[in-house]
Formats: sequence, C-alpha cells, structure tokens
Amino acid sequence: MNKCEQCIVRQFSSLKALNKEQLIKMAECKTSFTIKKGSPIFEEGEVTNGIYCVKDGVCKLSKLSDNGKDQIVKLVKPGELLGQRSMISDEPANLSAVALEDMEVCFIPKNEVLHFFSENNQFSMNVMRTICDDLKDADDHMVNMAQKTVRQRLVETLLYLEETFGKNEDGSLHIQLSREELAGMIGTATESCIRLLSDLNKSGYIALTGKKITIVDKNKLKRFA
Amino acid sequence: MNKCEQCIVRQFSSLKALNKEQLIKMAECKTSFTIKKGSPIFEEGEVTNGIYCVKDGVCKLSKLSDNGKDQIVKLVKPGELLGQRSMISDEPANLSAVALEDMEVCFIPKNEVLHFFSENNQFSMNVMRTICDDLKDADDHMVNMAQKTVRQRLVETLLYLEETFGKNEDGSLHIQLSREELAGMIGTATESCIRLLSDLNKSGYIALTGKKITIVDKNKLKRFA
DNA sequence: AACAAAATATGATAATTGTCATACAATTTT
DNA sequence: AAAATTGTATGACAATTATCATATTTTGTT
Repeated sequence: MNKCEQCIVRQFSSLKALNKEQLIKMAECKTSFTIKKGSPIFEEGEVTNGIYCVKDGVCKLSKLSDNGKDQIVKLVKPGELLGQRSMISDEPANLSAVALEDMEVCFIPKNEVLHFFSENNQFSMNVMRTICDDLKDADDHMVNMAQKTVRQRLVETLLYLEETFGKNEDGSLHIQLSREELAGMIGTATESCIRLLSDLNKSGYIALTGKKITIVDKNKLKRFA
Repeated sequence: MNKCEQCIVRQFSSLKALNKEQLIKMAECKTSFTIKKGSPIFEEGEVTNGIYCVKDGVCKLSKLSDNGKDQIVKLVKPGELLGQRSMISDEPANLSAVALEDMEVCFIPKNEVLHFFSENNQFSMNVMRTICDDLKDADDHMVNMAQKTVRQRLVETLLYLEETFGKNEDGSLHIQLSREELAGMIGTATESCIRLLSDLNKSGYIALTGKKITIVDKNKLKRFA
C-alpha cells in the first residue's frame, strides 16, 4: 500500500490541507484502483459511499438526457476529487464518471472524509472552495449552452482542450475524444459536430489528420468564435 | 432594528443552525434593505463583501452573455441566501441579482459569516449542502439547455414556476415574468418564446389572459413535454 | 384623456441544427 | 487475411429557431 504522504497528486487537491497524522490514517483506509479506458468509476444513481482521488488519467462526468444522448458536464484531471458533492449532499451520484484514458484512482470512504471535515477546518474550506468553483463553472457553462451557437461552443471547447490538456509533439490535441464525445461536450448531434469540424478544417482554422485534431492558429480561431 | 431570532425566514435557510448568541450578534451587525421591483441587489463583477438573506420577494440571478442577452440562471425565494459562493471563493459576483418583486433583504458582512463558519460546524455544513444543491441543479439545468428543445424547456419552466411559486385565485401563475425574462430563463429569443406560448395557448395546454399565464391541464402539459 | 413608450404579438424569411440514409475508413474479431 | 463491427464523413432534407419588420396592445406619463 502506497503512502498518501508521498503522493504528488495530493498537492493539487483539497487534501493538501491534511496533516501527517491524517494522511497516515487515510493511507490505511484507502483503496487503489486501476481503471481501463472506457470503464466507469461510478454511474449516475449509484451510491458511492466515499470520494475518489484521481492519481492518473482523465475521466468524463456525464449525464444521460431524456433524448438518449450523453451530455458531458466536466472533464476531471489528475489531482482532482470525484464524488464530493454526492457525499456532502448524502445522495446517489448525479453524474456518471467514465475513464477517457487508463486511470489510477484511490477511493476514500465517506466516514473517513467526514471525520477529516470535523477535525480540520482548512480541509473543509478547501473542499467548499472547490465546489464553489465547480458551481461557477457550471453556471457559466449553462449560459454558454443557452446563448451560444454550436459553432461557438465547438471552437471554445477545442481551445479549452488544448489549454487544459496540452498538445502532442506534432501539435495535435493531447486528449483523445471521439467525435461522439466531443459532440456530447458541446451539446449537439454527432453529425453536426463532424460537419463543423470539417468546415473548420476546410477554412484552415484546424487540421484533421485521422482522429487527431490540431489547432492551426489559436488566435485566429479565438477571434472567429 | 429587528431581531434575527424572531425572523421566520431564518428557519428556512442555513442560518437555522446558528445559536441564540450568534443570532443576537448577527442582529447587531446586519443591515436591512428594501428593494424595489426591477432594482439590482448586486451586479455581476461587483465585490459584495457579505451575503444577503432574502426576507420577502423573489429575485432573479442572471448573467449577461456575449450576444447581449441576459440568461437567468436561478430564481431566489424568501428564506434563501444570496452571494454565498462569491464570499467563499473570495471573488466578485459571477451573477447579477435583480428583484422581480418588491423585496426585503438583510445584508450580513463577510467577516461575521466567516466567523460563524469557524465556530459553528453545523452552519458551515448547511451552507455547503446548499451550494451542493445549487451545483446539482446547475448541472441538470445545463444538460437540459444542451439537450432539450426550446418547447420542452418552456413547458418545464412553466411547470416549475407553478410548482415553486404557486397560483393566484384565478389559477394563473403567481410569479410575474415578462416575456423577455421568460425567454431569458429558457434560453431563447423573446419572439420565439412568445410564439411558443401562443401555440400552447391555441392548443389548449395553457391560457393567456393579458400577461397572465394559466396552466390548464398540468398532466397533459407534462406528458406533452 | 391624450400621448409616448414599452411590451406583446404575428408574419416573412433566413440561418442553424437535427435526422436519416449511405458511403467510406479504421479497428477489432474471427 | 477476411469479415464484422465501430467510428467518421457527407448528402439530402426537414424541423427548429433566430432575425427583422411591423402591427397591436398595454402601461405609464404628462
């Protein structure tokens, strides 16, 4: 069993407020998982009974809409926690979490986390702030969904993906999303997404090589949106 | 100066966790306001330095989008608190709050609230849970914006308005929103909103008398959406 | 009461977006 | 390696939604 104390990822999450003693305690009760690309960590409606700390790999948080389409609400990076909201509200998960890459995550039981809450005020404030950030993002996201065109949302999503997950050596977006998933992020039909990518490609804003997407001119693309 | 201890509204908000001593302290430092229908409580980008407790009247929380349209993110009822997120994140307001009716609100300075946080764990857990609820609502709302048609969103909004704010004696929706505001809730152009209301009227799902909107058959309307 | 201003309503039209069909390419399975 | 499956791409078309123009009604003001 690895020690949480030495886990680099801890530095980037709310967990950085935990003291040595608490970290040792956490290391004792945590469970480590490996999750294959495409597999769920938990599903909408599931009772999770704890939180997950993402050590490696990216996952999507999504919700199935009545029309049968999966809307991606958020992408979660290493260092972030999963399932905080459900734990605090004491509710089943509102969103499904599915790995976009092979992942390493640690599960920390609810009891333990709530105990840390009560004895470490800084930790609860950190978690609170994270959730507040999520709320702001969700509100902004909502306004974009309601007020912007699919084209604008696609362009902004591409810029976000490059900004957040970086580029490969060849300049293409590092994160690998299927067209269906990209459509699920921007909230449109897969065909519409493909068509608009095609347009952006023909107009020279982006380059498509196989499944790889490369942003040719970031600033031009930004102005275009 | 009114005593917070006797304020009925307190029972419905996170503030119910405060003890007698804290309520007395709060009563000493709070400021009461009357806000006329249409006036702002605070605006997007403003530094608020505290939270507002809504004693009477309903307000809208909205955000101006790049296209010049105001998207309504949430309606806030008596008993709810305003500006919690900004206070915790220590950021300017992300949304504007504008009164939809004449309102009575109390302002409680940030210092005071943060002090209550540190000495009353139940209170901070209450606030945390409220924000978690907001986050869930925002996520769900976002999925609806991305995946549902304007018609579906309109119908669901009408049902929500009746459910949440009730009906007048004549059966019409109690809360008064202009067509522009209703359009701002569902995320569409005012004309589209008016047109769809017209359709629902002609089809007998709702009745329009002046500005008043009456849901004729709730269940039929629900099935229709 | 008369006027001005704002809100609501409707028509005409264009733009956007979704759906269905089908083709093609890539990947996986046998 | 061939077949089957899945993902990507494109065409044709329909449905939805936005925009602009213009009435009509309501509200507020003098």
